Amino acid sequence: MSADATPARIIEAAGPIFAAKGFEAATVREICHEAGVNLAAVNYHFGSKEGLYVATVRQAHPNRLEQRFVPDQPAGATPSQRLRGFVWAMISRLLELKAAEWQWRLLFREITDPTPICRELLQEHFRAGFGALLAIIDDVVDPELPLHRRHQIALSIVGQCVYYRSATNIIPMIVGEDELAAHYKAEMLTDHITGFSLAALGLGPPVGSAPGSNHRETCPERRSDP
Amino acid sequence: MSADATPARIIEAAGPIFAAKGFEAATVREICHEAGVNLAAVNYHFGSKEGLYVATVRQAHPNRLEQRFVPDQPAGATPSQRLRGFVWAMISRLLELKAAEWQWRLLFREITDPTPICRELLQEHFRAGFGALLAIIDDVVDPELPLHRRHQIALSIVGQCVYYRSATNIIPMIVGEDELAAHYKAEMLTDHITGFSLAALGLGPPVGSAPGSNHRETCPERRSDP
DNA sequence: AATTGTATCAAACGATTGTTTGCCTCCAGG
DNA sequence: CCTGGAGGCAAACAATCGTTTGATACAATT
Repeated sequence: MSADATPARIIEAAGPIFAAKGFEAATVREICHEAGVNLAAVNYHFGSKEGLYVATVRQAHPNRLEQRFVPDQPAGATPSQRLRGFVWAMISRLLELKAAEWQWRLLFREITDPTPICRELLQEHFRAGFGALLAIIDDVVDPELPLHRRHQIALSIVGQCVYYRSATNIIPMIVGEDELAAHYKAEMLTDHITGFSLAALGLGPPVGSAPGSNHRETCPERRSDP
Repeated sequence: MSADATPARIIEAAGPIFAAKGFEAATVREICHEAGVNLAAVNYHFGSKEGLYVATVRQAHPNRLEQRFVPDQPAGATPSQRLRGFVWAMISRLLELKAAEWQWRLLFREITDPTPICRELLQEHFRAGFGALLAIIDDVVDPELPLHRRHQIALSIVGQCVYYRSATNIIPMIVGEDELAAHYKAEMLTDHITGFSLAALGLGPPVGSAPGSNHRETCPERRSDP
């Protein structure tokens, strides 16, 4: 039986548990019970609990997460459409995190509460996703805009998306459960964030006007930074 | 000796430890050793470790955190100036979180990894800060804009600010240490986020054009230091 | 003076943790 | 048939955790 070999079964059981509880709170006993293996199997095959964690994260990384941030786009898509595609891929994945595969949750936990082991893995992954967003931005901003300004624009867009996940616990306290259920689905948030960001970039109408009313085009110039 | 009474000394010692390690990882032994009191003092005065945690959060809340989000503004401040003041208060406090008082770090930890106990405390606190931002937004958007749209605008602004804290670990991996040190100080980020948000609201020039090409100072808004 | 209640202390308790220990079975190579 | 190593097993180990205990000191009250 090499298909359900013990080390693979342990990793399969450890993934969701590590993802749900974190490294410290997860117990070897629960993992082994879930995997249906003996308690001593973890230390036999992986040396220690830490060794199991490294093996689990290492397997979670490349298999499923490589280009999830970069959805397939039609060839002739406009920058606005590509930006919306990026935001939607990010938002939908973040909001469905609870139901998502454990690989994603484990990676997300590594972001907010990092284990020193996995720096290179994360660096490679997030640089790829961030680069895809930068490529979109580069097409719509002044080519002479400094790199750090373009980075900040990208971070503003990513920040809006991520906030709906990292603040899952306080957003209902602020807007209420009813409004949350009615107006905070993935597609609506994508509309808002895309519209907000396109307006900031001068590619769309400003937010803040009620639907149906006409808005004047003001302030076409830029401001000089200090 | 009511000045250095044992319960007060325990809370003083427990605050930084809870803030640094969280409820689970913090140990009663370390707290008591730091406070210079006996191990049994926690359960004697607070009933349990949980009781101590509640008392600690309860004391952290009202004393120092009530209106930190709402800096004092001059009476005739424009909405742009008030928005910049709000962003600056939030950004500067988030970025200096490591050096900040333990009360702030403890509250921030409750946001990302909440303990079910403190819901009401947090709700009251964040509703106050969020209300201050909403009051600014209400002055510049169409009065008929639905409430949830105004909420989303406020969340977009808050999200940009918070992201620089919650992604502390991956931002240097993306932009590099040099750029981080050069262009991501509190004031520069305040400039960027304020400019980005004002542009999205139609109150300022769009971001994305290089500085120094052609200046046209027709927009009246200008920043003000807090 | 005797009593009561509060506060502190060292010590131990019970539970849970990651890890280690012998002993068992199995099976391919001699 | 014998043998030796790999893998699996129940059990125990050592450390740490929050909590409890019983004794003691001290102040206020009766």
